[in-house]
Amino acid sequence: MFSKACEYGIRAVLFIAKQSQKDLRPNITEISKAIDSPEPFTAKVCQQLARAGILLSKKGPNGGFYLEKDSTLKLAEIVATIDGDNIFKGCGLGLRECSSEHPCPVHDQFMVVRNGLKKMCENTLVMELAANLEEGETFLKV
Amino acid sequence: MFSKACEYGIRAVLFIAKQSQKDLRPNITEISKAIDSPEPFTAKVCQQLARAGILLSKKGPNGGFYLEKDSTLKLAEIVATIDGDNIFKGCGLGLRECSSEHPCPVHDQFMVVRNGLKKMCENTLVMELAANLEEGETFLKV
DNA sequence: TTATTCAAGGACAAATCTGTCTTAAAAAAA
DNA sequence: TTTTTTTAAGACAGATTTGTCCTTGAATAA
Ligand code: FES
Ligand code: FES
Repeated sequence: MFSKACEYGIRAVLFIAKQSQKDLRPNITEISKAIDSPEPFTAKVCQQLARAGILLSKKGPNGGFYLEKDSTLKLAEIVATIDGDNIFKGCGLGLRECSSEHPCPVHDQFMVVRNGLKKMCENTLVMELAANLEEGETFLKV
Repeated sequence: MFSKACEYGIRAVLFIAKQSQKDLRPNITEISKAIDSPEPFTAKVCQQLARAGILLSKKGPNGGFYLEKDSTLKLAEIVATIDGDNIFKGCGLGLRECSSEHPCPVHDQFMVVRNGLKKMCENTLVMELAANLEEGETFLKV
């Protein structure tokens, strides 16, 4: 479904969001421990998200990655930045483009599923997911 | 969503199904022309499906790939053979396994989408999709 | 000012996915 | 039997994804 980079990216952002709510600014070592991911690869992904303006970063002692406490970041922005929007727009059978004028055999059924995924990513706030994480109701590793 | 191999695989099977309804047995050249895919790569995929018993094949002059006319093959079998069933069972954020006892932050929402995809693949008959194809209502290339 | 701590960036390596080529083997037709 | 047509199979090559390593430069603290 999502690429590894995207999976790590979402998990990293959720952890960073949780820490940001406590005014903490985790560094890459802390992040990759918390989400159980390869550290240098995770660093790449976080850098990419920071370049895209999705994460904020601060260098130097006590630096790290963080989010504004009142961020309205949604899952969809993370996914689109890392994996592009083919997953939200592309044809399920790989035709050059998905359109009801030139539909593939599964177009009607696939649109329903794909739009469900899209809506889910567009409606889900990172800060809300991070709150459940804080309650210990959900997990980022194992 | 699906791998390239799986996209080609589904399109190939749908074309083969359509031809089988007309008692034809297309060979690899005809198949890859009909679905606009790289011929040797498509051959690999069709061989894999034939080994798995999903497609039938016949060597020699006038040979090719085919399906029984009354086949009840469903999309899910093609997908599981080529891409495995992680897409139907795996965690959206890449945790080792998806379970409501140890859910990731998007578990509840993701389950809905993933089950939608699963149901779609399990309920869709290849022969029915091939019939629409025959009517010229849907397309396998461009 | 200097040393330390950190993100940023780029070069590299391994693994997987995608795609190609060649040869073998089966089956039918000549 | 011989030739032709076809799938089957495996070795190979390129591209992409995943993962590692090392250097640079920014920011802070001492
Ligand atoms: S054309 Fe294939 S999903 Fe729309
Ligand atoms: S645990 Fe992640 S989707 Fe179920």
